[in-house]
Amino acid sequence: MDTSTKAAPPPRQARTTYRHGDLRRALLQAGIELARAGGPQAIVLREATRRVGVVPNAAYRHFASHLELLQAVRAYALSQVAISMERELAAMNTEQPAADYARACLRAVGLGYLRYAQAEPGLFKTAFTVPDPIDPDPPPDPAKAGRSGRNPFELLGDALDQMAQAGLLAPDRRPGAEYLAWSAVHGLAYLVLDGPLRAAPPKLILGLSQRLLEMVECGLSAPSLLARR
Amino acid sequence: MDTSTKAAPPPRQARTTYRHGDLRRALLQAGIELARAGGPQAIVLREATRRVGVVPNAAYRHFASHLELLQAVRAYALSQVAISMERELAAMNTEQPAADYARACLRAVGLGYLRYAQAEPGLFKTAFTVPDPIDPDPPPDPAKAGRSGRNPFELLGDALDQMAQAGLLAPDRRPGAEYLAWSAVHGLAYLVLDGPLRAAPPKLILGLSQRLLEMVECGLSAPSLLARR
DNA sequence: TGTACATCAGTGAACGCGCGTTCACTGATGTAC
DNA sequence: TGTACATCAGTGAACGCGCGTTCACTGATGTAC
Repeated sequence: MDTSTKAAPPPRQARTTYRHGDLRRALLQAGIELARAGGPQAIVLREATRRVGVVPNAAYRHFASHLELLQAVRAYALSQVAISMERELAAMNTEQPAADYARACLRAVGLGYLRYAQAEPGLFKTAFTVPDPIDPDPPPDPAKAGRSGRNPFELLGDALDQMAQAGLLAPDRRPGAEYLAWSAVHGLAYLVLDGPLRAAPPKLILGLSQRLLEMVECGLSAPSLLARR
Repeated sequence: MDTSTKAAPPPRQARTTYRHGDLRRALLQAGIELARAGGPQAIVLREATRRVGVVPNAAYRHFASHLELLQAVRAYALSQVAISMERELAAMNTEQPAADYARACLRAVGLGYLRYAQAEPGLFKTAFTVPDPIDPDPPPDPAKAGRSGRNPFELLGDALDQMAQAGLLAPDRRPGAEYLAWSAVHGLAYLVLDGPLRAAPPKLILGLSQRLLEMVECGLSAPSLLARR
């Protein structure tokens, strides 16, 4: 058909048009697939161009550097975490006393986080792994928001606000409580993804998730119940 | 002086003897320094040999592969975590009621973990980062023990056993409780080392550590206090 | 409606880098006689 | 006490790898006249 067709030694995808048309989106999608399969380390610029069927340097029309591609994938992954949280929130029973509702919100948020970690380990790691501890401090976190327009951190904050309003969290304990709750769920995600629970059966993991969320809920609410001082 | 002296273009350390004498230990030490400064990624076999003043392949007399060196450094880092925990345990007041003592043990163990994470972030990450999620499953964890002969996980288990004996932890809640407590402290270590608390002042971090340990303690002890069901 | 032209998305080739690892070697050390 | 020899720790040179990134280019597209 086309006399200008050259046999491409690298397995580059065939393309009929000279221009790609939507290369940025395609590269981002390829980056997402790479991250999904292998975490942030697997986001390799050359591999993304290979999958899209384009020469490596073509990527530089759309991303200034490898880091910029990585951050774009990361923003996507973060938004997916938020969406997973929202999914749990949406499935909640809204017909219950305020206190129960607030506690259920906190658990839903945590469960959404943990479920996403299990469902998409590669993307989860990409969302929460900073590539170089030194370099990307200047562009810290766009922290993309999900469907509701809130990012994971904000969704957690909302749940804690409700806990405080329902009287389940002393007002002076509210500031910083995000980090306590976040620590717990993130730590369990680590144990499951890269730690000693890597090979644990999903049943066990779900049970531990429930107990962990219970611990957080009680531990935040009853700070001085047992501390007889 | 020595006519056989060649100008070495790489900045290899001078050495008077032909044999090194203690190369394995020296390479391990160099690997530890690399990890200390830059985490597991920084453990580069060639760089370790460079620092020791030896040709790259000389390392293969003492380590079968790069991975083996990494695992040796990892074992060292794990033992240091255990030692940090033991240091907190040793500093405890032993003259107190059993229940208070048990709770203090749990906090000491957690604090030792968090203190080490802050004091030696590179080694801490090396201890708890598995290089490749697939490959090193067969040789899981030698999990080196510290001064007392117990590794971090065992020290945590001991503390939880004391909690159970003191009646602060229902016996049916004891199994798996390690993972709940570990999740919390590991998550906070992540937030501090690689997460949004990277730039937080040490004062704030210490405060959050205290509150987190309190949350764990209460959350483990009072599982059903607030769950009115 | 047709033509000239500027734009800029994608091409082709190449770079320097440092890594882990392999091979055949050499020569200091320590042991057996 | 002196000598021959085996061992094996460290040498020297090289490998293939794939990466991110740069350069000067080319040719399809869409716009201005």
